[in-house]
Amino acid sequence: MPQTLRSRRKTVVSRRARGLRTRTAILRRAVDLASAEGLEGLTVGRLADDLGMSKSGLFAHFGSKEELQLATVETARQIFIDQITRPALSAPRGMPRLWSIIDRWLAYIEEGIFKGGCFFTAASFEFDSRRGPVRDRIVAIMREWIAVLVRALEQAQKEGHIATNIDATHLAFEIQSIAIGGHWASQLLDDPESYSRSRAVMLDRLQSVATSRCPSLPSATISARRKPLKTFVHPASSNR
Amino acid sequence: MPQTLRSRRKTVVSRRARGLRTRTAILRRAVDLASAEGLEGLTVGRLADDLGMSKSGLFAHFGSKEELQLATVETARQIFIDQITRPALSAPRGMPRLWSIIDRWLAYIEEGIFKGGCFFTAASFEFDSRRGPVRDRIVAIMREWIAVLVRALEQAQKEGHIATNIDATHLAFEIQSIAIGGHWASQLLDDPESYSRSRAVMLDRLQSVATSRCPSLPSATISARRKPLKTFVHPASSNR
DNA sequence: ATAAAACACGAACGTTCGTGCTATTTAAAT
DNA sequence: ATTTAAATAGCACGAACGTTCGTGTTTTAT
Repeated sequence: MPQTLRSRRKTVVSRRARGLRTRTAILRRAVDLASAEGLEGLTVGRLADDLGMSKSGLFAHFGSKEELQLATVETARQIFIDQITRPALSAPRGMPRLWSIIDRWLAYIEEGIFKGGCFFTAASFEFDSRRGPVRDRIVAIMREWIAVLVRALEQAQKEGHIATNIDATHLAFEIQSIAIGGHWASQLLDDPESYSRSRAVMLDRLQSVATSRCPSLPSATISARRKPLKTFVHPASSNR
Repeated sequence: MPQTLRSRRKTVVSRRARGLRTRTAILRRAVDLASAEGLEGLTVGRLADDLGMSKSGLFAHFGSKEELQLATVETARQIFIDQITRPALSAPRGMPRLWSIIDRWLAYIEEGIFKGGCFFTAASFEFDSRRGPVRDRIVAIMREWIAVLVRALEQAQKEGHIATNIDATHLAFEIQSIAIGGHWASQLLDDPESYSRSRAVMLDRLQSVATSRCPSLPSATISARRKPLKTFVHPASSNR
């Protein structure tokens, strides 16, 4: 097999510090670019120019475009977990945690952690009619995400916050749909009310299934305007 | 005799028949291909091969790729109108017509008129972060579509089928979101229950806002696989 | 200090893309 | 049957893509 670069990279056990640093920088920028222009629109040359390095130099870090895409997806997943899933675990089980997940998620899209809206929504539709490892990975991550929603809903039912006659899978599907719809209205129609409407619709929906024992949810009107997540700042993105 | 039917036809069909016929054939195939592989993934060479003609021969019909894309979008819109919007007008105003629109739309995706699911859902996400005439046209068509939903909802409120305290825009947004979510679950996750769940969720949602004067909606469980519109019972006598 | 390993670069390759130019076929009008 | 314009094909182009390769430069280990 003439794939010298790829095989060499794979067998490498420990990466040196510098390479890892640039690799991280590349991927951070790659996620940002890919969320706006897609994983395919993200070209090696464009990304290299953007980072002020050569195509081949950048390319050597991954060995193939597919590997670059896979690494980008993995990076996006990690950011998603760091920003949303894990911090939400600090909220008490049941409706509070569920709302924490949803709220952080909406904030994450709203405040534009990535330029092009939700990375995985964009990636989902870009790869929904393709084949190969990249699609497979995206599918797995999305299944994982839906499972997170379903689990949070079922916990809320166990805690007695949500009526038990509600189908958790259906409701998770609704929540996911409304979020995607928010992305759609915001990115395509340039609707500024898009996300506050998503928030309002979700709140309304959750309130309609909440029991009397459920801790109170925030009011839909107040929560339209929120503070940004301070944590993640990408350096070279002031153009639009 | 000034303008007989025959002479008028002669002037109207001054463009030769053959060219128009191949153009139509090209566009029909283009819509199909684009729904699966995107408007950008649809390449001139691929399309030409698919139709057994030369790249340049096909290309001459449009003059540029952008014109081909615009014509493809227009063709898809016409199909959408012919299959969904116009036939739904034969249903009586209010909830019956609203459900007719939704039902035909679900059937249209479900039965696979286009290989890649809903053409406009795919196109929306493909062009949501681009610029130019193609994006503009897609945006306009989607606004048009949302307006159709809102109008149907407002008519249903005027007819007394839907409670008047419901925000029609919010509900239209919900409906659109659930449809997109159905596309997402079906195309990405290969979920076979996707569309029947979309149908069930929409029915559930509509039933929750329906008044007592609303004609009965079909049952959600039965309607997984169904004949269009037959299950809809509207009491012609009980109204007014 | 020096060899080895890791990292980055520039040039080039083979493809594929949209597109323009010119010749040839085709079918309607005379 | 001949003319004529539309319809299609053939061919070539420049740009952009992913990718490879040889070589130079930095960093680490000995």
